[in-house]
Order: sequence, then C-alpha cells, then structure tokens
Amino acid sequence: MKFDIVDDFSLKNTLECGQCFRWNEDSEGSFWGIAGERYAKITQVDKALFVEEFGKESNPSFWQKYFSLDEDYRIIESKLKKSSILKAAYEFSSGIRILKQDPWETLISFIISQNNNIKRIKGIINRLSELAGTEICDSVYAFPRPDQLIKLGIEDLKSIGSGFRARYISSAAKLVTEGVVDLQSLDSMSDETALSVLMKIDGVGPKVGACVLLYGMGRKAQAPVDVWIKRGLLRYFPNGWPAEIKGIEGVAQQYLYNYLRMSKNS
DNA sequence: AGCCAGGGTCTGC
DNA sequence: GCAGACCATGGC
Repeated sequence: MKFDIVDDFSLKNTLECGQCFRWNEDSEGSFWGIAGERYAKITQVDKALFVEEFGKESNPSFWQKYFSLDEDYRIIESKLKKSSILKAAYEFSSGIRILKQDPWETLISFIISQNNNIKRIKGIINRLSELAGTEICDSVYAFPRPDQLIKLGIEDLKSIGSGFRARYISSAAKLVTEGVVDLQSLDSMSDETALSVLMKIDGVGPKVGACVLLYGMGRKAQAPVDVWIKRGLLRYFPNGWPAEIKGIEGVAQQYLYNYLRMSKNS
C-alpha cells in the first residue's frame, strides 16, 4: 500500500514521540509494529508512506484512520509556530501526528505507563501481549482484548513485571467487561464527562484519562500532564497553555514533551 | 549506587 | 482541598 501525504509528516517522529509503545525501527529506517490486530512494516520515502502488512489482508482504511491521513496538519503547524517555545519544539521534531489508536489498548498501556519509563513500558506491553494476545503471525502477538485480559489473575499480571499496576489493569478489564465503562460510548460525550467515566477505573487519574482521549480518540484539546510537561508548563506557560493553540493543546503538549525529554538540557 | 520514570491512591492536616 | 508518603521495577 502506498499513501501520499499533503503536509509535513514524519513517521519516525510520530512513532517515537512517546504516544505509542509497539513500534521499532530497523537498521534501514523502516518501522515494524503492531496496531490493533495488524502487524506491519512501514517505510517513509519523502511524502509517501509504504505499508506492508503480514498475517492479514491489507486494509488501507485502517492506516488512513490510524495516521489521520485525511487531515491537514498545516493549520496546526502555523498555530504552534506563534509561540516561540512551541516553534522551537516543532522544529526540533517536526511532522508529529496524533495517532488514533485503539482506546482499550491505549487505556491499559497508559495505566502501565504510570511512574514508569518508556523502555520498561514497552517490555511490559510486549510480555502482556505474548501472555494473552492473539498471534498475528509467528511470535507476533496483538494486544489482548478485554475478554482475553480478564482471564489473567493478579499473579499473572505481576509476572510480566507490571508491579503495583497489576490491580489497576485488572480493575480496568473488569469495569470494561462489565460495561460499567463503555469505551465506545465516550465518543458522544464531552471531554469532561468522558474523563469522569474513565476515572471510575482504579488507577486512572486525569493524566491517564487524558492520554486515552488524546491518543485513542483524537481529542486534541486534551493535554496530558506528566512530569516533563509539569516542568515545562511551570517554566514556559505558568498561566496555562497560550490562547493561540486553543483546541490543539494536546498537539502542543506532544511537541513540548518530546522536545524537553529528548534535549534534556534543562 | 542511587535517582528517575508519560501517576494515582491514601492518609493526615 | 492540599501536601507528602508510598507503591514495584529496571533503565541509566
């Protein structure tokens, strides 16, 4: 499959900015990873994206949605550049798009992310998938669905290294399976209401909730505040996000996060 | 070796 | 309502 992109787009920056955990770059610059129940190799050549799927029939519309390829990010880019620090952050790692990932996978992934580092998060998610997910092709496993995850006990969840988060994962699987938290229904709710529903889950607070809305449901006004963003806001935006970026705070947050984390020179 | 990580909960004021 | 201890674990 080949896709053409109209605006500034970077596959590498999009997949390595900390919003997803199941992609890895090979020595030739292609990315191999799992999204939903699909395993693929993706290569960017200038403004073209080449997607090769394994273990399943190719599905262009899936990737169209995953990367929001029908959206034009040029307006977002111009808004970000009105702030000098966000402009610097943009130029540091341009072409980031907010992915539309599976809400359930996003929920569990960011529960796992709490007080944790990205290397370890990736490892835990991989082991969780191997333990309970469906095999897509040889030794590649999809993220487990709720009905697969709920079969695991706390001890199973601890065995993959999730630590104190085990009971939170278990809680999420329970509430989602019981329908107390209906992830699909969040689509028709305001950000505020959707957040309050997500926060019924033990181990889900405002940060994890915002991650689900942003990375799983395309709610670009949601800006998760982790330790990096907390420091960034204090330093650059003590009065909150600037008015110029209203509605796309989540995108601004993504650029700032990546900039602060990767440059590290306080 | 010891600090830190894409936080949240629980307790004590 | 808010500050601080505490939580498992491994990367660095």
